[in-house]
Amino acid sequence: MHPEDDRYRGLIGRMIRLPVVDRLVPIVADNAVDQAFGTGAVKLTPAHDPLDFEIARRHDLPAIDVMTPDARMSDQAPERFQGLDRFEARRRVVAEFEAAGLLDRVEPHRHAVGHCYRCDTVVEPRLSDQWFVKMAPLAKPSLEAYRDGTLTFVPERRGTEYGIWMENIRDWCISRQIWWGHRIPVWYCRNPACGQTTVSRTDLTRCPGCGGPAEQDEDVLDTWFSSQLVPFSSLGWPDRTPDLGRFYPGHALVTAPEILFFWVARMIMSGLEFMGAVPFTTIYLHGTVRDTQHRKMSKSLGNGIDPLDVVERYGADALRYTVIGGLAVGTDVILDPNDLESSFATGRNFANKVWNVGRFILSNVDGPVRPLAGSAPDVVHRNELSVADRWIIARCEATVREATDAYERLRLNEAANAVYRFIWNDLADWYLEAIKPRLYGEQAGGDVARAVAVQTFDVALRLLHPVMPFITETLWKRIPGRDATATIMLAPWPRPDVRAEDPRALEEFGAAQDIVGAIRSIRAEYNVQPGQSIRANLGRPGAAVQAAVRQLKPTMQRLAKLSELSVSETSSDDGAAATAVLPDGTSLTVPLGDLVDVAKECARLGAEVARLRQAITNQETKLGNEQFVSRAPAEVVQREREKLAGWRDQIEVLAAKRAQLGCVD
RNA sequence: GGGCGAAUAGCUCAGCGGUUCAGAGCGCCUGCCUUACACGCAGGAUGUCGGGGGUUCGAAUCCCUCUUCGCCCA
Repeated sequence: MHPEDDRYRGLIGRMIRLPVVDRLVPIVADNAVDQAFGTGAVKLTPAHDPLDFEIARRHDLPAIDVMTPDARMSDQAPERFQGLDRFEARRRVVAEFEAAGLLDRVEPHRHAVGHCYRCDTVVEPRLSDQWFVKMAPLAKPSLEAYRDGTLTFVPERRGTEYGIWMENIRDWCISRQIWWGHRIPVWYCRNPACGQTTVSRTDLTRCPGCGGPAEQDEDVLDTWFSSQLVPFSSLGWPDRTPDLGRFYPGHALVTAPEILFFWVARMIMSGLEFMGAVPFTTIYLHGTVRDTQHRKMSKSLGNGIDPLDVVERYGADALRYTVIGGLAVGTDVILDPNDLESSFATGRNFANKVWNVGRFILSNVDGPVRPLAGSAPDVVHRNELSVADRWIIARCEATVREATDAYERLRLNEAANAVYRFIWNDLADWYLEAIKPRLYGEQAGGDVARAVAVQTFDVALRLLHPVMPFITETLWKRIPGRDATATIMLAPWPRPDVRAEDPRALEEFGAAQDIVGAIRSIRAEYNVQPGQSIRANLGRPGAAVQAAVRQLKPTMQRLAKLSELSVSETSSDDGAAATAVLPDGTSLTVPLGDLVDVAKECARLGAEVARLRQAITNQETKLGNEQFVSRAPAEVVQREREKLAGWRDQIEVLAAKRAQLGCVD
């Protein structure tokens, strides 16, 4: 009974006679009883239920095993039941209750008794002798290794789980009632007068105590018991082999989070116990590939994706990029088994892109390119580099830092995405487009462009190689001048080089990108035919814009399809023109003659003005707040002030243009 | 029952100790077969960052709570 159940308070401590068995049973009070369930009174079968067993131990009750190993009634059951199958015995108990007038009613009830996962046979809980490993002494140093920072978990929260588990460590039952595995190395003397239990490294037939017959425990060891030894048993332990000395301890363990306790924690405990050192210091617990319902993929559910099928259709690199790029630390990857096409589109498209970038670059070089660094006589000098060259080199440098840092922190998705952005958005979209005239011999400096393109691509391939090994290796081998036996697998990892940093090139090329983008946007807005050239004027250009015009004018004209790109000191011209304003306040006007619909242009600029006005109002409120100005860091306040000034410049340009067009509203 | 976590564009998700973070891929819309790529190029639309409360000059981002969902263990 529950100790606070008023209905039964008076009965606690008394005895009750158990029908059918005719045995006297004590009535005890225990918090584990659920008062709300049924009558609130529950019979205990300590030998046949784990919870009952716990309660029985608290109240010092005997545990009576009424079954035999083959689930028949044992000699602990009343004689007329002995030898009966469990199901038949239950039927007879019910019948006897009924006959005696003791049966009130029968109700269906769902419970959680284990079933064999192969044959679905009900597995009866039954008391038996099992062996346990005392865990507290093993857990102590293992917990310490986490607390003192020896162990690092990725993601961090797994460390928290590890710590909690170690703190609440429970003894480990290592006996398994299955037919395969390592037998428990324990022998029992069959001589009743002796009965000695012997643990031995070598097999016994005789009891060392009395010389009587000895039999080994029927059970086998939990598989994790031997698995926990893998970090050193695989290297020859218990012998002190050269491999063991060389490779233990390791560095990082990469595995699935669901075996953090089963396996990882136990490898750490056994490593500290037997080797005196943790087997690894970093534990990377990766995500799981799941279906759109977040279910783990499995054969029985039929929701699996066969990786070989994906490899067949899109290639191994596409598969790898998709999974790695989508696996942020601590998250799972959701893929739709019914739509491989869109699930793997990202990786497939990128693999195709990398291949084509490589094809394009390689088809435009006919021999080894000039080195960008070193002491060779044909080394490219810094003053030979264009702004575009310096820009892509600086972007490449930034990508080396970003990707390397991400790899080191095991942020594999960030590393993969950084290289993706570099290859696609910087190299392919801008740099290769910018240098085409030089590659085609229409402009000077083709050899330098080739040198820069090949060498930044080479770096990108090496950064990408861990994620997409096949395409990167194939392309890398084809770079002219490569030794026949060279492999990217042995190529040095790209190292950051501060000399490649170039904030000015980033700013100036960035200005050119802004200009081209603004013009393309206007072209699309006014449905200017792709083949038609137009003019554009930059008014009151900022310093970076001026530099861009000076050095990148032909590039901008080509990428934006401009017949002319002029600069004027005023912010707008008189003709009917579409207008945009660059982030630095430079005005951009595109005279489109009849194409310009004044009403449409007014609306377009009006929307932009409204957006800026809202931003300016918010910013003025923020900067008008004395708390903000006085409490926020000075540089933050300064930055916010500059932002406001920039927006005011922009809105001024647009407002002036609207006035000139005679916009009303 | 115990523990951990997630809710951000139509979908799948980034945003890793607060002030250019409202982003990416896929999908969608418009125009392009521009001799590396149509698995492409250019442009574009879409979110009161699950609800409520709190801390703060300021929160998708920190705290509390509710709802829903998931994972591991028992």
